[in-house]
Amino acid sequence: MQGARLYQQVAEQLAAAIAAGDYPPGTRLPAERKLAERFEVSRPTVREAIIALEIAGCVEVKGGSGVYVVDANAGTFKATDSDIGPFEILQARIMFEGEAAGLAARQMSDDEIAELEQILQEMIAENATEAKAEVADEKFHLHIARGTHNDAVVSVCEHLWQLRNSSSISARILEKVRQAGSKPRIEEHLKILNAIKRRDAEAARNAMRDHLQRVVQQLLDATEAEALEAARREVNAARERFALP
Amino acid sequence: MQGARLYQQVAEQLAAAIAAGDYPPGTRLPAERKLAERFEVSRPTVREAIIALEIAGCVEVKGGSGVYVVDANAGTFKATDSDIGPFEILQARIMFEGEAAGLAARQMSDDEIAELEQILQEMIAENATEAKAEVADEKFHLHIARGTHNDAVVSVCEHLWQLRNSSSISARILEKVRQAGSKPRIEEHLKILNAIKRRDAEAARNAMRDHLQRVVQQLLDATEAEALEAARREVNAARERFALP
DNA sequence: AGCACTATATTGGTAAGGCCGCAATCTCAA
DNA sequence: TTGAGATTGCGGCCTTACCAATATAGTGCT
Repeated sequence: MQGARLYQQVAEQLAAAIAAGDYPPGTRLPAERKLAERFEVSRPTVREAIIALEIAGCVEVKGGSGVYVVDANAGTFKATDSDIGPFEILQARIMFEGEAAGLAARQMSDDEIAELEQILQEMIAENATEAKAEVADEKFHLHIARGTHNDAVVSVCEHLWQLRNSSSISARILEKVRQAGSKPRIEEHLKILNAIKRRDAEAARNAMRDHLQRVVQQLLDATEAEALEAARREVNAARERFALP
Repeated sequence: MQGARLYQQVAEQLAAAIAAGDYPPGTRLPAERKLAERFEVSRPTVREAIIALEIAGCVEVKGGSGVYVVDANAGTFKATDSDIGPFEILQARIMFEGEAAGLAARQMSDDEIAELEQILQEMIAENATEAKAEVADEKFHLHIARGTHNDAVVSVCEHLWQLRNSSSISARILEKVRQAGSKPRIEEHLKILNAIKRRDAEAARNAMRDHLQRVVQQLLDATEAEALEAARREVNAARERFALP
């Protein structure tokens, strides 16, 4: 908290006050000037803090009227937005995308299923080229999410992929996996597609969970290999350093 | 774009310029005075725009040095984020929070379970007062999410509640429900708590799904009460579509 | 009672200036 | 020649003060 920017401190205190119930959702919180006086900062600083809370989805400002509380619990700043590990993200994906696949199996139209098949073809083509791309993989999974015909499900899945793509830890480990020459498993995706084609919700759910579970396993193997490699380098460095002349 | 706050317009243009490659990652972008001159706005406005980009994870400010580009693609504002209907959000919550409850039943510590019980007490107290508050309800559900000890799950659940609270459609319908005098069901939450206490993952999952399914039912009843004929058809369609498998 | 108008409160935006940290450069001595 | 320390300019940070736009409430007139 010390050394942080002033508007962040104000935003944090304000969010704490909101979460504590001082300003329940729907109510209007004090005017900028009052807040400035209360926190002993200038008005622009209060404005900045309010903008931060607005972006966090905690409050909503209505011009000329006031700033209103929207979500009492949305103020928790994830200042270091995402440093969520890949295993946590994958566990969440197993939980959620599994259910989404089950729902999509019942809701997708024939056209959408055809598009999904097309994306799978793209993935095969992508695998043929030695590129490291996996954009088709993301397209495949998000297309299934859209196949639920539920915007909230789509939003959540997009959120999960954003977590994955913006996580520095994930980026490092995923890079290792790519270097290991691993590619998206076509057969596993095909199983999912076929289950959806049969409109078999339970099979689609299980196929998705099984697929992601295997990705977890793949990541475990890769990290283990990485740990071994790091240990080997360390030993070699020590051996060189402490070698007898 | 028109009518939006000024700092948002500036942030959007700036993000577009960054995404276009004018300022590659790692480089320092012009001083805020220069930017103020270039966008023909005042310096505080530029500061606000930079704060917005900073929260979005697009840039990083280093005190006394300058503001540096971090992620070229993080500037996409989700300004049009929400207008997702409450039924869609609830369906997603059934799918995801059910799984989360099951995982939490296995992962929560005894202390966390005690805190959850405390929150339930808050909910009872809240119900006693004639207030329309339901902040304890949100606290209860998010505490279960945290009980999974998985930050990705927490992030997703927070995202869902944010969708709910920021959706104008939801706000309208939820207000109707509140006017109908309905309060969070204590018994249903108690069932969830007891299942978690017993470490019974399957029971916790089912209790959560059952609870949310009843909320759907409650919403259906509330909307049906004042629905026009056209709305009635839509509700019936929704009831069929959102039925439990 | 209903309606139009005004008064006030509140946010939106601007201008100018002092302060402090950082970093490059410049100077001076070894 | 080279290294270390002082200087200076740049840039962000925060403040005070001011004016504009707007929504809400109150008020008076019809």
